[in-house]
Amino acid sequence: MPEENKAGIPLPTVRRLPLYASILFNARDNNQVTISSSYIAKELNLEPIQVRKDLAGIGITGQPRIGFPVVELIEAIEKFLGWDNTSDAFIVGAGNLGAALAGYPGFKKHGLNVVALFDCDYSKIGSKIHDKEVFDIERMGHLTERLGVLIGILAVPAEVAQATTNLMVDAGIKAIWNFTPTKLLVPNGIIVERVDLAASLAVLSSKLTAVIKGKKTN
Amino acid sequence: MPEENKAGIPLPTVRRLPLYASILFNARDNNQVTISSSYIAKELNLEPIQVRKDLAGIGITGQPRIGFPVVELIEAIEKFLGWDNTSDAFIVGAGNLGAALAGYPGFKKHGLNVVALFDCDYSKIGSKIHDKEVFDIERMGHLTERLGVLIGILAVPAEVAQATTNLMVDAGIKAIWNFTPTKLLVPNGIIVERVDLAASLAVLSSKLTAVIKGKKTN
DNA sequence: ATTATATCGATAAGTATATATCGATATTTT
DNA sequence: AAAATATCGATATATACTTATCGATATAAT
Repeated sequence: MPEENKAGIPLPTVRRLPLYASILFNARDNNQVTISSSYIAKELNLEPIQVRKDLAGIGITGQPRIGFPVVELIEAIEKFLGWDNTSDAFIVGAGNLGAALAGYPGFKKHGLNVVALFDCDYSKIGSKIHDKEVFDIERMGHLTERLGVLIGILAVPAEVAQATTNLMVDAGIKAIWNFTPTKLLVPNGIIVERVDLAASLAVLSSKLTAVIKGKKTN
Repeated sequence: MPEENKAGIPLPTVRRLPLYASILFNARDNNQVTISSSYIAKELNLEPIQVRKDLAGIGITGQPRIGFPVVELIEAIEKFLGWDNTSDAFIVGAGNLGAALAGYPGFKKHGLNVVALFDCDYSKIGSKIHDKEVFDIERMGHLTERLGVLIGILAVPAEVAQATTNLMVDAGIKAIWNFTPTKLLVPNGIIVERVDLAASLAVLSSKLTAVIKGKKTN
């Protein structure tokens, strides 16, 4: 079963879109009207042809010798990734990681608005972290429904990851951004995307070992 | 140029190894001596054949009708990923994220030992975060050399990511685990592995949009 | 006006990764 | 003892993703 997504666009392409966006924001700030695939590619160490294919994927065409229209591209990417209309999200788990995520300024630009945190620790409940209130996790169902929140950011200790997930699903959360190292079991229709630090570290380690042992890496 | 690594093992395989490890740890705790590819596959929503191929990649063979030797597999994965002999690492940036990472208990199991943090904020320098001292970033070169640290975990604000990277490279850091959204420019031979939250969020968003619009997802 | 150049899109080819098939083998069941 | 079953490895096929080729086109240079 091949992984699907919005419009049959390959996931590697989806993952590159935010990179393109950041180059494009710069270009726009510089009042550049058009931008070439080769320029974008150079900035990101990619091949121009890949950039062109990716951009074709989201439906924007360029002009020979001219390039792609910067503003149009930005709008298309923002629309594709849902950055145009912000989604509200809860952070579940108000520990170190939850707090760090609550204070991360980049989410807003990416269409994500953290409205509150949840925890089960009474010493945290009622306090504010980065101006966001920490609620009792018992109230998640109530608030999810009332605020129409679909996205939950899971930042609890691994031991309680699955149990917390169950609570989130019961509460009505539809998409879970999982920052724990746990492989979560969820009912059909619930989306889980994991930030897999262990995998990332594994790649770093294996590259480092390769270099130490004298092999090439890129 | 195809991305290389230690032994010509595909990167997707490397990324799956930590998942296999966690299943295997469970099996060992349960005194299981052998484990089948089909069991591992089921736990991780993979195909048995993929598990077998991956395991063949790190050089462990199984037995028909029996499966793979649990302990041997664990040792092979730990060795491949360098989890057997711990590497020291610095965290650069003692803000929210740096602090969260300093307190993350999982790194030790993955062969990573955070020995100290660095920052340029005098209100933080000299203090301790999760029992680890915060040093003036000026001293990074000195300490990197003295302690033989190769890995730096970059957790500074995006604006200073490149400048900080330059300092790290000058200090002698060989591998950078980049938690910022910045594409870093580094000299040849320096390894960078990025934890790309924007890409991960992009995948989540695009899947969510797909579901909302009524398409299937897995 | 003609030629050169940068760039595009469409199609084709290549590479990397995942999956399927199938004979072989160790255990369990009959 | 024979048959059934679960599993493996090797080889082959299929899918997904990336990169190359090339004719077309808009601008700039001669």
